[in-house]
Amino acid sequence: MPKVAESTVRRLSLYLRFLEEFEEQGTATVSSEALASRGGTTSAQVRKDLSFFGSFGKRGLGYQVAELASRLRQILGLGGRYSVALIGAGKIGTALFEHHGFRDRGFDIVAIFDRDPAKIGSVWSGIAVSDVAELERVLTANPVDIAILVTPADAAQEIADRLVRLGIKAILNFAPVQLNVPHEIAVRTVNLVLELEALSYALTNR
Amino acid sequence: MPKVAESTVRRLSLYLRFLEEFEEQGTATVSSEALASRGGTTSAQVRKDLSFFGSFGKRGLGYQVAELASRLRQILGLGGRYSVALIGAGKIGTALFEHHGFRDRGFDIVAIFDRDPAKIGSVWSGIAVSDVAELERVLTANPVDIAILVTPADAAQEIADRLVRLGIKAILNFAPVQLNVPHEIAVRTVNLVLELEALSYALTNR
DNA sequence: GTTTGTGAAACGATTCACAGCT
DNA sequence: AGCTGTGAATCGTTTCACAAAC
Repeated sequence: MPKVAESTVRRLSLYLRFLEEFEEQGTATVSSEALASRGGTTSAQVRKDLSFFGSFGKRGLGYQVAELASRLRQILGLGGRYSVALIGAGKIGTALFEHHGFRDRGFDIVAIFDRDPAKIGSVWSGIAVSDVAELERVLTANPVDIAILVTPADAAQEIADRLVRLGIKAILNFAPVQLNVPHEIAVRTVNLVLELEALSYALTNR
Repeated sequence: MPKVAESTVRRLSLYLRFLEEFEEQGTATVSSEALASRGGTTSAQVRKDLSFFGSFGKRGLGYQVAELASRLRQILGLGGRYSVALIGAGKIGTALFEHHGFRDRGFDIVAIFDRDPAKIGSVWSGIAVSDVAELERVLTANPVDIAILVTPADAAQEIADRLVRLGIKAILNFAPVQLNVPHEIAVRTVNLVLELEALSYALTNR
């Protein structure tokens, strides 16, 4: 398990996506150049990214599409399925729950929490919405691998603390705050307003 | 307009958020150290980030909260309001439309498009959903600054091409594809599955 | 005494370029 | 001949450390 940059991991995910497209089209081998042009990077970058994990190609030939895809799945830990808790059943939480892309790629939402009494107890595609006060009870009985946090900003840190105490190892955070958690816990924050502000900067500064 | 890294711009947005919190609490001045600890970075990083745009602090004292916030808004181009087109009125598109954070920060969704006849013509908070076939007509009559693309993967590139032809300058892309657009057009892609896969990598590799 | 602003140093990531297989 | 794998060179970002300002 070499230590590689975040940016490398992101590109590996992209390469996997492209390989799956090549696979569907029936392409058997690809060059680093083909993968690169598909993903807006360079062939040297592709080869360097892969080289952190081994050598998967044949010189003069390229990479076997199916084999490289399988290796990337293994590297990214996408062999099996992950169970996921969704915390916050508002608009965005609901949209994420109904988003098929997650299930399709091995991420199963198996628990939903909210603090709104109107939502608690309702059943969504077979999953009951629990009171967020029950977080400890529910996730102790049925532990999950990943939590998706979609609460208002003011609740996010408190829930994150409780998740950490429950031993969670990975959090996908949509609350517009910088979560404070021990460094061994993986956190990715998606801050939608931040993305728009980056576009605003680009628009104003030519 | 100095050329600064993407990562710097993201941090400036974060600093602005923190400054607004300090402002609410009635704090009048902050040090680079205070901003840094709030945002998980270092004081040197904060000072370097700001130094690209000028010198806004007083040595020995720190920064005036209100003044620095105002400077950051100016740097980020957040003085006025932006008009935004939402393309794709599915689950995530709907959630984004109803997301108050955008309006609160100056981004007004003023046009909605979809290709589903069941949705076309319905009116959401005063905005009629248009047929995506009408994209050119509607956006020529009422141009927007930013497009938020929330279409299925297979439609995204075609719509992006049409947006570029319409002269759009910034796209926030939620479709899980790598958009191919001229380099002078600002694109930020939010790929939710990619974020989960990055967590998967972190989980499997310790 | 405190904290900024900033060159210089350190670090990290990307690109180059070519030897080594096929 | 073609394409990978990889050290070395380059480029960009972060951190250091300190003189200057208050």
